[in-house]
Amino acid sequence: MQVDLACGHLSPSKGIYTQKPETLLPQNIRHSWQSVRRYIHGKILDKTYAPGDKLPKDDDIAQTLGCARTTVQRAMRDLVDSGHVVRRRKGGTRVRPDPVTRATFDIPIIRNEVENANRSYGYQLVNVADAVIPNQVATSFGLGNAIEMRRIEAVHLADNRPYIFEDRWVDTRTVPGILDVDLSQQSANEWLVRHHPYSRCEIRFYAVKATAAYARHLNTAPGEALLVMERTTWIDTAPITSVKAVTVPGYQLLTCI
Amino acid sequence: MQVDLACGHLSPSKGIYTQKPETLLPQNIRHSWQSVRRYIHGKILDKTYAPGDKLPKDDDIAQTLGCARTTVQRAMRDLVDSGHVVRRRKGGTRVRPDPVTRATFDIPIIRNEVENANRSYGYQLVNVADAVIPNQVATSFGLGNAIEMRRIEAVHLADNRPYIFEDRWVDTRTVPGILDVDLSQQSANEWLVRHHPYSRCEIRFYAVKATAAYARHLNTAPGEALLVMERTTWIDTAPITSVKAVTVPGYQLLTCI
DNA sequence: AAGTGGTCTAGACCACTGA
DNA sequence: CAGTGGTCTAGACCACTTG
Repeated sequence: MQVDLACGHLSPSKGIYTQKPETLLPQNIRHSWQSVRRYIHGKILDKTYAPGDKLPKDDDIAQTLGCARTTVQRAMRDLVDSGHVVRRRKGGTRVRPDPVTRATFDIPIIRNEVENANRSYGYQLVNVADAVIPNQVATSFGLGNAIEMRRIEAVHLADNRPYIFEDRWVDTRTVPGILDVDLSQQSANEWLVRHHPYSRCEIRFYAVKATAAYARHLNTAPGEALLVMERTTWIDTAPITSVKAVTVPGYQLLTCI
Repeated sequence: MQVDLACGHLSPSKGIYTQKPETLLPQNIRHSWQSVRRYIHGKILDKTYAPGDKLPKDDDIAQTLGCARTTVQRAMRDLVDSGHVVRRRKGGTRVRPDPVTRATFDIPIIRNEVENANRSYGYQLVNVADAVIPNQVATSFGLGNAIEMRRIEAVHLADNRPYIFEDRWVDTRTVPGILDVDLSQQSANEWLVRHHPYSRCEIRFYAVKATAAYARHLNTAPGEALLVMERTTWIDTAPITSVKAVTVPGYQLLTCI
């Protein structure tokens, strides 16, 4: 038998413990980790446990509810992933002092994104050059001094119209192989993904006004507001690449479900 | 004893199975789920399993590696969370046909964000009114017809300067209590969080050119490029609120680690 | 040093879902 | 209906980290 634990605000209308009391004895119930999660989440929402408060240890919760500690663990892991609680060995479980809304985004491969929208995909190399990285890129990599890297500019097209302009810097010290790749035939991204998977990736979103160059590459007007997705990757601590994906006006990024 | 499984591209320099062969017999090894994850991830990266391919079933992998199925499950769950594989009962595990980069963002409570940056937080109500929702908001809610909701406009301040302009619509059918709240004393967000937790939340990011109104509220120039974070929430299928957080120029959103 | 969370195992049963 | 993933249990041991 499986029953739903109290679920706080999330389903106030649902009856809790509608079965006869006896059947509710911990020993007789088989709790799902989701119900345990809802139970604890409910207590956080109704401020039984306020931000910063310590929750009982897993063992106690398990005993109280009459389930295995593993099940409480599973629920807790989910609450950690959602950003609701923080756990530390010996330190116990606490409600996150600064609650956040945690959102997950899938950043697709542009080719797939375009083709999934039933549009034809195109790729056009704009420029390749070796140059000293600008300060902004050095900052993204966390490098103190500006060194030379290979810069690759390209445009991704959807139905033959500009869709995303890509301004990429590749660290040729980490990725010397890029020097031998014919980037007019193969996008730098596809080559990198196949040959140099990263171990760390940092992403940032922001808005910029279209410069003259952006406007030209994206076939839009200077001054338009453009969403930029900047991605910087490393293998261990060695920089691989930092790329700004400058999107066409109106581009939106949605949470995945 | 615990050894690290092959890890593909991710750590090509690390020796694999450096111990004597005997000690590597599955039966004698205690694999961590992380090592199993790396092992499988490696096989995905090196195209042993290409996008769309089916992986062996958990039982087989467990037997091959000599660990419990639970451990393989744990690794697989992580690969699902990372967007690398897709799993279905009876259907098995497959490499995601359209690989994505999955990123997680923490969207903090603005007050906390400001105070954590050691700046003083302020909040100022701009306007409250009842009006028919514009098409864009109806679309966000997925509503066919435009109905009347309560609109709340406010500015969040950091060090007494505008930081985020908030344009919010609240469905008074779902949340009638909002009508009795003194919003000059309490931000709509804080009241809603406390009294009406959502069961579904959709977030989208995009860039807009500062309108005259935005420029006025944010104390910036019209035409500036602004990052907008739009959040729409429901309880079950009933709309709660849709809010545009229009940020000050230069605002960036970073992945959490 | 002790307390708490993290993980692993072995086994059982359940719940989807594809053939 | 049968195959595969999802979850639960009970127990053991490990690994942090705080007092």
